Amino acid sequence: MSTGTDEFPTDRPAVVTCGLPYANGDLHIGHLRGYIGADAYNRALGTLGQQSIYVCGSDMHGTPVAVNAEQQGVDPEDFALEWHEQYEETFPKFNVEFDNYGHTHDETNTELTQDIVRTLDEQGYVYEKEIQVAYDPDADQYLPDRYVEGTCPYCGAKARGDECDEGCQRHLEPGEVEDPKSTITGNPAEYRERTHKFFEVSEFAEFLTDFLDDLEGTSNARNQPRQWIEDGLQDWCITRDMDWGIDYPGDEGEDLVLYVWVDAPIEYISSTKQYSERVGSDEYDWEQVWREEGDIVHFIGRDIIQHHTIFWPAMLEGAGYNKPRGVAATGFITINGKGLSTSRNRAVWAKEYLEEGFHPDLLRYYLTTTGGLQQDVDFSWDAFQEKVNGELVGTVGNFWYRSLLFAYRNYEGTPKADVSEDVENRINGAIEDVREAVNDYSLRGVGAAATELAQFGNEYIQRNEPWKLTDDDPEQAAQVIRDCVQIAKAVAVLLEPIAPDKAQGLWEQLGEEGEIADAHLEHALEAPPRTFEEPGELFEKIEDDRVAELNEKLEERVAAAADDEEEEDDGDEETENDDTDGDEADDMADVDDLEPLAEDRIGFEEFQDVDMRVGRIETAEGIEGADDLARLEVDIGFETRQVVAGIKQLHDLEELPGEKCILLANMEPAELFGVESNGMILAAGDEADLLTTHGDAEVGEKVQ
RNA sequence: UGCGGGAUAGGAUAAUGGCAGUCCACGGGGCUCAUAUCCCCGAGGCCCAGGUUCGACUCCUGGUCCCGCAACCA
Repeated sequence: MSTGTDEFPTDRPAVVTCGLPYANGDLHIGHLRGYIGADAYNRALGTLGQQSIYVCGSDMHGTPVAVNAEQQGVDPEDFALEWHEQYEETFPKFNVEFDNYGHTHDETNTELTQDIVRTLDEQGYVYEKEIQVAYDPDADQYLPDRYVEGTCPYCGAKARGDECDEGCQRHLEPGEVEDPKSTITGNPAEYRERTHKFFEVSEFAEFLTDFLDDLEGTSNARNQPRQWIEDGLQDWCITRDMDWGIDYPGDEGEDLVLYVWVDAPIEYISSTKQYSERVGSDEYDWEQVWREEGDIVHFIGRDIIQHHTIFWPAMLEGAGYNKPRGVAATGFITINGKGLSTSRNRAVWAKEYLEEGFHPDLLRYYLTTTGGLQQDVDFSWDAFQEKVNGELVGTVGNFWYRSLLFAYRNYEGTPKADVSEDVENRINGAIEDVREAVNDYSLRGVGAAATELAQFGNEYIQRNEPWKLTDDDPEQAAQVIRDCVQIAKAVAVLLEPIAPDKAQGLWEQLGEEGEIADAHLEHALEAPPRTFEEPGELFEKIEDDRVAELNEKLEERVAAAADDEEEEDDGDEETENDDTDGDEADDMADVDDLEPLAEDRIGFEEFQDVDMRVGRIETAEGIEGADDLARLEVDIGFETRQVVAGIKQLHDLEELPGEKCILLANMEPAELFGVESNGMILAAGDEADLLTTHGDAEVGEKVQ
């Protein structure tokens, strides 16, 4: 067993990973938090003397990539590779240094994935099941999961393909739902028999319970899965009817590819293997880490806890691999208190941050030391400025600069003296703090150890006032400055995981050889070189007007995007927390704020495709549990349609029955909160002003 | 609504039943080698209601609100 309970550093090799970036869009600071956090953690392990590497790779498969590639008319592989390359270029710019960065579609991962699946199969953990898969003859494709809806066979309620979410809450196996309809075309779907593969997760309940008892990391990752186990684990369908993905090993699988969540985590192993093959297994042996004994630590977003604490360890156990020692699930990033929204462009993009000319270490410091790992962290340029100016410029930078400058001016470097015992003890205390923080998975603790030591340095130099001693008591002055130079060096060593480039800067100012990244915590107590050059200022203040400018830019952009959106229907799986609750109060209805007129003209025939009818609202009632949704029944002459509209809070529902309205009748049906919506009520503006007719148009007449 | 996490000063964060502490920001004063650091003083807080207890931020019950996941502004 690899997951010892002994503390870091251990004598085993370690591997740190972060959640795979999904090759489907630009990176923003929400993503960066995870990559930077894991990078800092890996570096911190290194300073403890732990042998540790940091690996990752791009997640290339899955439906969203396939769909988006198709929309752009390109090959999914090319599509994903383009993003992959962009990520590879971006990470070093934030001092995120992977020892290996691969992708899930490369040969290593393809082979290893098939190998692991084959093993699971051989071990008897995979079984085949003939399932009825819904098939849309018009769209000529199979309809997995939520691409189908129908009636629950148990309770008769409306149900999605995978769950009776409205009625009895039962998990539905593919093929169970009755009267299936395609959510793509709205047409009745037919069932076709398909053989799919299932992984027996249910066999691992006991193992997983024990696994969780030993698991380290954040509390959310350790506790949340227990409930899922108690509720009963479902076997996991690990194949999909798609072309894009890794083929199921062997002949039988023909058209089936593995579900993206099977091959994605295996990239952790593949990437380790690639590193191992590059440096040689004498230096780092991937098989030792993953199969014999090693310390595996995953940094992930909290949205994918289930994959890393249930499916993943079950797969590893089943295939005879080592399990993770720690899973650190980070919270999300909000911006000015509101959720990130990529569709609303409420985000600070990685590229944008760099274009503003800020040093990456400033963001690293902000993201790792603001709030605990599992907490959601708010980003604002104001808070960014406060942290940079207060802690990095005021405390750390100022102490570094004043100490080294004083030393340079009076001693041309490090004064000849031994470090005093008090200072040595204080530095040792800080080293111990780092060790504890790493074992607590607290990056904030790592950062705090460094800044608190710098703060001690400021107090120390202030208390001893060497500037008053140079004439009266030169020996004592030299002693104090000797201590301060040592503290400065120690701060650099301690800060390196968080701010590697800035720490390297101080390292060089001290005239140290080599890379501070290779230094261990013990080096914090070793004497710096006797002489060094005049120091420079390593941190720069961020001025108020700069922050005002940044805030303005962000606000403008969010406002502009708020109007542009709606255009795109970005499928279902837009990951991250694309919360769109932005309906607050941007009520200035300037012409500038209006959505620009569409440039593309459509022909009459296309217009004819839109079937809008005059309708009369028969009933209107709020949908329980939904903030804004109302269920309406609308008479459109031929029939009465049930539609769901987001108007609950904007209209007095009791007054709606009897009102005429315009209904888009051939809207694709959808299910919202378990209620089928079969049409779309037209409304304008933020207040959902309902469109209607004012003359004698009859119910059921077509709008044209 | 189900599940999980949470609520401590303007913001962030400690305190496992014993005087609610720390950092930033704020007001006043002092020092000053330095990118205004450090020191002193001040103002300001336990979500609400019950209960257990000599004593509750802490334990129990109920409620409110926030954040995720499952399902949303068709």
